[in-house]
Amino acid sequence: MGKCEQCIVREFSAIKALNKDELLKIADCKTSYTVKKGETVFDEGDALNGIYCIKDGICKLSKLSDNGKDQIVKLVKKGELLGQRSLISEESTNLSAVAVEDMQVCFIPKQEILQFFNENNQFSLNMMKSVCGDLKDADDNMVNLAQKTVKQRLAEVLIKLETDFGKHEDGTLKIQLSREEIAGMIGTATESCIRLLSEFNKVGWISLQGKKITITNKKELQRII
Amino acid sequence: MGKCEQCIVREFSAIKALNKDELLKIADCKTSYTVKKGETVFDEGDALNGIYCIKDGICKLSKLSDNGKDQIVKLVKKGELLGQRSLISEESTNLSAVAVEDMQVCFIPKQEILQFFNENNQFSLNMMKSVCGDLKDADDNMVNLAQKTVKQRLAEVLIKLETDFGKHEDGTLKIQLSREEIAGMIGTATESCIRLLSEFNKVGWISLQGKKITITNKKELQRII
DNA sequence: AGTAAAATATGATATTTGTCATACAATTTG
DNA sequence: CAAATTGTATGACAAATATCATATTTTACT
Repeated sequence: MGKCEQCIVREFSAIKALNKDELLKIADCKTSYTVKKGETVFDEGDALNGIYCIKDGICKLSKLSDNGKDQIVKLVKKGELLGQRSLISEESTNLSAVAVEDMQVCFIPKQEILQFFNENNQFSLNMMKSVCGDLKDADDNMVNLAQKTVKQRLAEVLIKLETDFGKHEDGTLKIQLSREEIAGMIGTATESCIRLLSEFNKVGWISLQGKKITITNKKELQRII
Repeated sequence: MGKCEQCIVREFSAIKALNKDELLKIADCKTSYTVKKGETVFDEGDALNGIYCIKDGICKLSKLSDNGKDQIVKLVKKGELLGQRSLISEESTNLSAVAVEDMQVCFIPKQEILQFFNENNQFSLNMMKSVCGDLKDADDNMVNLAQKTVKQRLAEVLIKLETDFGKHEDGTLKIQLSREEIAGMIGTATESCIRLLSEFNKVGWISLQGKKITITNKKELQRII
């Protein structure tokens, strides 16, 4: 079993507030495993018995709408936690978590986390900050979805993907999403998303090679936002 | 100066976790005042030095979009707190708060709240739960904005206004919003909102008397959601 | 009360976006 | 490797929604 003390992502979440003893406690009760791309960590409506710490990989938090489309609420990456909201609210999850890339996750049982809430104020405060950050993002997203055009939202998402997940040496975005997933992020039909990507490609703002996307004119993308 | 111990809304927020002594401390440092309908509690970008407890009235949390329209993110009512996110994140506010009805609010300075975070775990936990509730609502809202039609969103908002704020004996909704504000909640143009309200009125799902709205066929409204 | 200003209402029209159909490319599977 | 499935692309069209124009009504103000 891996030692949490030496885990690289230890510093990236509320967990950074835990001391050596507390980390040892987690190491002792956690279960680590792998989630392959496309596999589900948890489903909308599942009752979770703990939270997940993402050691590696990326997953999407999404919600199935009545019209059968999956709206992506957030992309969660290495170092972040999954399932806090559900644990804190003592409710089933309202979102499902599906791997967008192969992931390594550690599951930490509920009772441990709750104990830290009681014993470690900084941990609680960190967790609060993280949820508050999510809330701010969600509010911003709401305004974008309500007030901006699909084109603007696509431009914004492309830039966000570059800043959040980086690009390879050849300039292509590191994160690879299907057209359907991109559509799910900006809240539009897959065809509309494809059409706009083609358009951006034609006017030279991005370049497309299969799933690989390169932003070639960030300024123009930013201008239309 | 009013005693927090005897305040009716004491039980409605994270504050319910505070004991007598803690309530006395708040009572001692808080400032109470009135905010008239249409007046601003705080503006987007303001740095807050504490949080507001709403003793009476309702306010809207909104964000101004680039296109000049105000998107309403949440309606906050009696008993709830304002400004927690900003305080916890140690950031300026990302939303402005404007009274939709005359309000009575109490301002509680930052340092008091931070002290409670350190000394009263239940208070922290309650606050976390409240923020998590907001996050869940925001996520749900995002999906609605992204995947539902304006008509569906209007029907949903009308029902939500009835359940959240109640109706008078004559059946009219207690909360009165302008058409522009309703449009701001569902994320559409004011004219579109007015048009759909007229339509709902014509088919007998609601009835309109000026600003007063009565839901006359809840079932049909629920059916189209 | 009378006037100005703001909010509500409605029509005409333009724009955006979704849907359906179909083609082609890429990937998976046996 | 071939067949089948899935993802991407594009056109044609329909539907939803925004915008602009203009009444009409309500509210605010001196």
